[in-house]
Amino acid sequence: MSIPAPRTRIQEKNRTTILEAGLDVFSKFGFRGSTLDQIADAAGMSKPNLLYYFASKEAIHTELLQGLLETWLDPLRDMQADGDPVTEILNYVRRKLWMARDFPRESRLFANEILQGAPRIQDDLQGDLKKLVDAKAEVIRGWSADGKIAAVDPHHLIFSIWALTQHYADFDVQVRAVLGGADPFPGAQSYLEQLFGQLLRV
Amino acid sequence: MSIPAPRTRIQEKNRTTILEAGLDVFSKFGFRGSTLDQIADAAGMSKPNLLYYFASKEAIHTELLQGLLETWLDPLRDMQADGDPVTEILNYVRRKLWMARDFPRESRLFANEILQGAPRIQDDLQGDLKKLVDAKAEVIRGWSADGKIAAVDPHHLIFSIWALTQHYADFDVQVRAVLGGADPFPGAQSYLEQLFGQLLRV
DNA sequence: TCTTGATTTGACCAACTGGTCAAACGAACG
DNA sequence: CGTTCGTTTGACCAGTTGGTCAAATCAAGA
Repeated sequence: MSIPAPRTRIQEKNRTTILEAGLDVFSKFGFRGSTLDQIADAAGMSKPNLLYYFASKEAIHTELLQGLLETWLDPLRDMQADGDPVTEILNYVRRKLWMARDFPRESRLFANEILQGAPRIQDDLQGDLKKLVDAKAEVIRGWSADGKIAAVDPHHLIFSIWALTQHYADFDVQVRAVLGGADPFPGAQSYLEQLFGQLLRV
Repeated sequence: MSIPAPRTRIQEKNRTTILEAGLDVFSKFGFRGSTLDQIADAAGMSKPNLLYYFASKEAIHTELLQGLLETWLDPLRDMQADGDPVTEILNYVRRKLWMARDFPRESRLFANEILQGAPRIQDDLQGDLKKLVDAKAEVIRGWSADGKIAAVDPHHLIFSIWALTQHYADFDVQVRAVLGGADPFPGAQSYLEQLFGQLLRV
């Protein structure tokens, strides 16, 4: 509706290149810490050329965040009420952990935005996100009521899954510093399966 | 050793005022997102006056981080090998959660620094922090070996405590958006006690 | 009161940053 | 070959920002 899809193939390609470069830079330095020159450099083109494809620095950032919000919640959306409860929840944990491992820049971009008070996505949080979480919390509450998992606060369960998985992306340098550089993800996965397995069992 | 304590009482007071203002601004906007003018405003003094007490913007930031690092880990230091294991760990969780509730700015300042790759405190992470965590991990491993708590990966246990407690400070806007503005901390505390209680019981 | 040293600030500067613009370039098509 | 239209960029600009400096103010002791 608002964005008439870019026409030519070269436009498509350059917009993608810019968004990729923007993700790289924004996730590393935050919005205010990033400069158009940095992004232009990373994208291998001149600053005015950036602004030929995007109206402003903010436009790049906004498009990244919106695109991210859309896909970031897919694993939660896929949690099915009619699946096996423990399996559904543990699968959600696993998929979120893999996203932290495979898309740490996206996680950090998001973390940066929330840390600064979510100035650009607060509406999405209070709207779509809240609706989705409330719906899934109801599903979890149902599982508890049916005695299929332990009685837990569904909202805090979801928060804890977010916190524990994103931590490995957002605090990567700290985790690796403490572990002496070792890959934290294998250990994280079995720890999280143990943690949530114990929590949920009736 | 390195810092000859400020002499006069007025210096003491002004440095404190500036650090307080710096914490306020840095925790909200990050290092690059904050300006000396903002900090001077918040401190109620002129910009050159700031720089009479601190050599640079970076000096304020560094002093905040160093002071923070010192006290931030006190709850972990206080975990005693000869206490009751579950009590010791649950007390650590509680104290960390209270810190997230009572000192969210400090938590966000730290999160900002780590997110950007910890450019100013990487040495501390790989040095003192790693040493402390390794020592406490050994204590926890001992508890597990003695059958006093379940067998868990001690490092990931500590990471999970950090992640779950700091999440309520760092992602405050998101948590409150999803909860519709309600205070998350009471619910968080009982959820976390349940979570770690289940995990640790033998 | 006068002197001295600490404190405070208005004015200023150089570097940086987001963004503009006119001109140049390139490819497809007649 | 020449026109046209999409693409690219060097040069530039105004606002911001970290930091400087000399001058002004203040407080306390002689």
